[in-house]
Amino acid sequence: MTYPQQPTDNAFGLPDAGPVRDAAVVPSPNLPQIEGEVLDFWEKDGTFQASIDNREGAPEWVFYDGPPFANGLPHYGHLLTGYAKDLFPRFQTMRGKQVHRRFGWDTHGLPAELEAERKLGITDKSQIEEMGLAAFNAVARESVLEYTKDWEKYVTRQARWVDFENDYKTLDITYMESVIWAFKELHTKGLAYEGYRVLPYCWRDQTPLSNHELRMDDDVYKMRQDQTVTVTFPLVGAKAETLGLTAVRALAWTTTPWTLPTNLALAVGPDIEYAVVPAGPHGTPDAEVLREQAGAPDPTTEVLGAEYLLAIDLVGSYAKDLGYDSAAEATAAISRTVTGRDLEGVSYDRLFDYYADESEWGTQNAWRFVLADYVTTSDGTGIVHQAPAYGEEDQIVCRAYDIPVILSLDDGGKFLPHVTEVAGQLWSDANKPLTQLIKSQGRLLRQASYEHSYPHCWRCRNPLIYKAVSSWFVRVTDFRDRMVDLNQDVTWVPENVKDGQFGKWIGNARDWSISRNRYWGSPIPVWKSDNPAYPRIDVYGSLDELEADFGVRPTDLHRPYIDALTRPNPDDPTGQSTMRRIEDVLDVWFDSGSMPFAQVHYPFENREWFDSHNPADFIVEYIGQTRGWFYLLHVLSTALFDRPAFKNVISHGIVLGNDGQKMSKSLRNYPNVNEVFDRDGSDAMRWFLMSSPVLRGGNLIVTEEGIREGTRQMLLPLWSTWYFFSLYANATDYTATWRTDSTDVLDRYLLAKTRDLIEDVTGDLERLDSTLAASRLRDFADVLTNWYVRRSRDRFWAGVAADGTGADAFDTLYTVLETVTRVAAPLLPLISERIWQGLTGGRSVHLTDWPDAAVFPADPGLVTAMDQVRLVSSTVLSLRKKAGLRVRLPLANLTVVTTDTAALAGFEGILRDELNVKAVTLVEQSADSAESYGITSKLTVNARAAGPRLGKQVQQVIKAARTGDWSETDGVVTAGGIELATGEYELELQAASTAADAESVLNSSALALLAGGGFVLLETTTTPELEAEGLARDLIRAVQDTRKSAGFEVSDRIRLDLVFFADTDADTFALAAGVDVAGETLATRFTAHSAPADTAGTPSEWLPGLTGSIVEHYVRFEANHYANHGPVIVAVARDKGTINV
RNA sequence: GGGGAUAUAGCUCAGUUGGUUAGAGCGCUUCGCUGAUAACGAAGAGGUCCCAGGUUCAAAUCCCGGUAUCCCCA
Repeated sequence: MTYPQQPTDNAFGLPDAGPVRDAAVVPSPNLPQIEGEVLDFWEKDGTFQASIDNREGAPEWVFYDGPPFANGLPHYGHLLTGYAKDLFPRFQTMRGKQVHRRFGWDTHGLPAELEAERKLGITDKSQIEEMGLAAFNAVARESVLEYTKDWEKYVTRQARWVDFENDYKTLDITYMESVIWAFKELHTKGLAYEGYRVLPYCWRDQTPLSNHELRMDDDVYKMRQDQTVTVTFPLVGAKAETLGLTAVRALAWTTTPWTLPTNLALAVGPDIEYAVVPAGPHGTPDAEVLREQAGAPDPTTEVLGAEYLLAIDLVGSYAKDLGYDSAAEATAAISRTVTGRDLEGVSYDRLFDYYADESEWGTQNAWRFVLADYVTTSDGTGIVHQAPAYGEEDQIVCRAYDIPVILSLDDGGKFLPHVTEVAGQLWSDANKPLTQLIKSQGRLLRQASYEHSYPHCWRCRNPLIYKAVSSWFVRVTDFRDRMVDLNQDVTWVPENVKDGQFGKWIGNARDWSISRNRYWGSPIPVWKSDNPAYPRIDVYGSLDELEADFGVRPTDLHRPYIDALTRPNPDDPTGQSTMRRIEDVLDVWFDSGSMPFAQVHYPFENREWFDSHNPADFIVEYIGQTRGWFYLLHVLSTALFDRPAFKNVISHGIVLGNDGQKMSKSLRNYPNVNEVFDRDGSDAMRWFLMSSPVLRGGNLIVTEEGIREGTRQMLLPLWSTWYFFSLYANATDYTATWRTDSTDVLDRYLLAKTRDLIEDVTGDLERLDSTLAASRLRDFADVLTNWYVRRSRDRFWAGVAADGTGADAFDTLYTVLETVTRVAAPLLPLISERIWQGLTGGRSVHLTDWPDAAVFPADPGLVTAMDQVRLVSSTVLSLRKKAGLRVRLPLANLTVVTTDTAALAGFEGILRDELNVKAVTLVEQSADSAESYGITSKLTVNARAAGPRLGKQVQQVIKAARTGDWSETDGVVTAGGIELATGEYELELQAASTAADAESVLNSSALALLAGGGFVLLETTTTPELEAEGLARDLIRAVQDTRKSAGFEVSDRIRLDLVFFADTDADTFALAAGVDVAGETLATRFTAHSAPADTAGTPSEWLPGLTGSIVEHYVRFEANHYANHGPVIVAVARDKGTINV
């Protein structure tokens, strides 16, 4: 036995490969079991490490691992990314690059804290503070590493090569030191600042909530009824004067009257049109109050004098309040309009004077109109009241106009003393008195109630407010344009993400709020004086700096240890104040974005390494990371190093359950990962995921059927070919040679196809397109098994003679299989490893170089011709079907009429054999050859060419062409009365449309057109001799089936007896003397009998008597099972004497 | 509430600068072939190209409006 080959040398110091590689190749492999054996081999052999050591000194291909968060088990999304993280590095390694792969663990953040809370059975931040941060963080630390072993198991099982030993964790002190270095660097560059951020806030629990917490429960959002007010703001100042809008009252609507004391601006949409409307005949509520106050000397003037400003679209809905009977009247009364853009900067009369002192409050830019794109006219007045402390949009818009954030509430949601009228009142209780106050000042136009969905605290069920909290920011807006520039140097897969999802996102980037009021994370390294009278801020970027100032070198940068570092404020001569760290920790994305340098403790160590390993050549994550990891990598890399963090990136789509919905544990709408591994194997799953469009950004529905599909269309055909090769190579005891110079047409065809495959797949994988690479492999496997192997069976059956005759087929198939397993190695690392090892006896396919296409012959002519042969074959098979002529029935002649018969000249033999015809005639197609066979022409209008010239008439021409209303005279085609120019039409052949037509012309032949031009004629008349041969072939089939059902080996020699029950069958069979039934079926003795007159009893009783020897197995084929008219019995027995010689 | 994406056969998806008869794989039905195969080949059935409007000689494709689903941010 020559295959599978055993390891040929022990130069690698290989451990004993064990019995696994000794075993014969089996026809039906247990793929998961083989995978397990290969994984064991890799582990013992140290193949992964060898694949890296092998490339020492070679150019590197830098890969960054996006760190997963490991306090849960991996799911399909992780597996998908993991396969991509393995596939391309494997490919590049074979291409000659060195690819290091460090595993990373993301360990900080809210999920870890929530898990710790769950473990501790607590739900509240106050409980954490009670138990102490040290204890709490210890639980969090434990929870994030709880599943690392499971992760390693899964990652190993999926055949992902990655270095777990030399991993990195974001909780390592080295990692965290790099992180605080990055923060300090940003601060030094003026890119980190302290500001406000508006967050959902629970005034009872006195804590901001994360967005995540707003989705904690379904009943977080509840319907709630609130008072809404529409307030007037009279315009004042020079700009109002210029626009002629002095004293016009702008209307603003709000659902939160309690925020009106902190109104600091009014926002209008730049492109919204605003109308000035005078008060109507019925008067207005605000004017009423003013009139009463003034003692109403002349009511008419007051009423008619007032004018109001609001979006023109909303005038109608305020008609009543403005003193009109109807919307139409109010609209008709519009005196003039102005666009939002013109209003920018116009001042107005503020409602309250609490913050009038500019020097104290910084309100010199307040109480003006500002522009905001988010303003709509779908409700309200189109003029939006701005309280920057209590609305996120408000805060962002006002910051752009340098309007300060001013808080009017304390941490408990109660009004501060300076808001005198409602001081000490809870925000919600202040709505009423404030509304009364506004009304009494003549500034209230409308009051209404409003029902809306409103968020509530998931813990205490009280309504939340949005409130500005102090936060640190990265000034992303400062270097946003640079980020856009640098993104141009990045290659995105799929392409459109670059300027689409990602490009737009960074183009509109806002400043990044990086502080979190939490516990388990990297600390913000900012120390502040605790006495505002002696302000001082220190920022630290290293352990050395901390040690220098605080006298101790921290061994853990986590809270609470880092918070324990305090020192007297050097700027305080009294010595009373203390420098204390601000309590916040960094957004966990700051950790993730720091990964390129923090994983190597840059800049404290590995400075040179980092400079040569950044940006990365390749990263991959799911598309959502355009706002996550991809984004923060890009932000930090741009800000810190002014270069992108990665050169090539795949942003793949998401995986969905079998119902098209998100994968859900409770719905069980996706296959169990371990079951798939155990039943189908990792390569099948890898193939399914990597061949799907998901890496091009599409979504993917994961189904068991889909995974098995890959097994069927790629893994099994590949294995079967390997089995086929080993079977026959062993049978003829031949060890194949790697060579590409066979002259046999099928060999050359396959070799040329292999060359194309290598070229194509190389390009695909270089472009990170595994979808296309997989489809090329799939197509190749089809050619390999369903054409090459099938057509070459006889050559393999013949074996290799002592003089080397017959070696071409074996050498070629060996060479191609060896090459294809290398091409498939990144996509099917386990199974291709086993096949390659069995073929070569080598150590590992993953230690080989990527195949070189140039070694294989290029022969486009041959490939085209063979593809034409395959086309002729399938066309003729369909003709046979139509004519009811089974393939085993030989036919006399096939005529192929094409324009290039020379190209097909070498393939008559293949066509004769494949199509079971006695002769193949090649006829060069001429001008009238079609006509002579009754083939007509069909006119097809090329609308693209004719359309522009003919315009409307082209439709008429198309119609005429379809109905046959056209003619050709002297080469000029006229359709529907219109002459067509060359190129505006095509004439194609068309078979006679009815069977009657066909018969009258063709008599005894069937005709079919070939897709690319030309046609074939199959002679359909049979002769008794042909019928006889057909029957003989049927009987060979019957014998083979009998052998199979008897359980004989392929090579067993047999004694064969046929028993005919019908004389006609016996007579017909006798006519087919030329068919070697015995030879085809390996029968050493063969006799045909007529059934005895007495066939009572079972055949097993009378058969031995008839055949004169033991019958091991027989099968009775009923009449018409094949072309037999009466029953036929096939009786077989192994001829042991012969086989043992 | 905002931003983005998707919608084509029972399922998963292609569909080029618009070109008139919209394809593939899987699944289904029928027939054929097969001593490597858990396969393969041929044929057939299967379509409101999400809906509605517009541009055009011509729309699955371009434009506008809706609907549904998904993603991200609130």
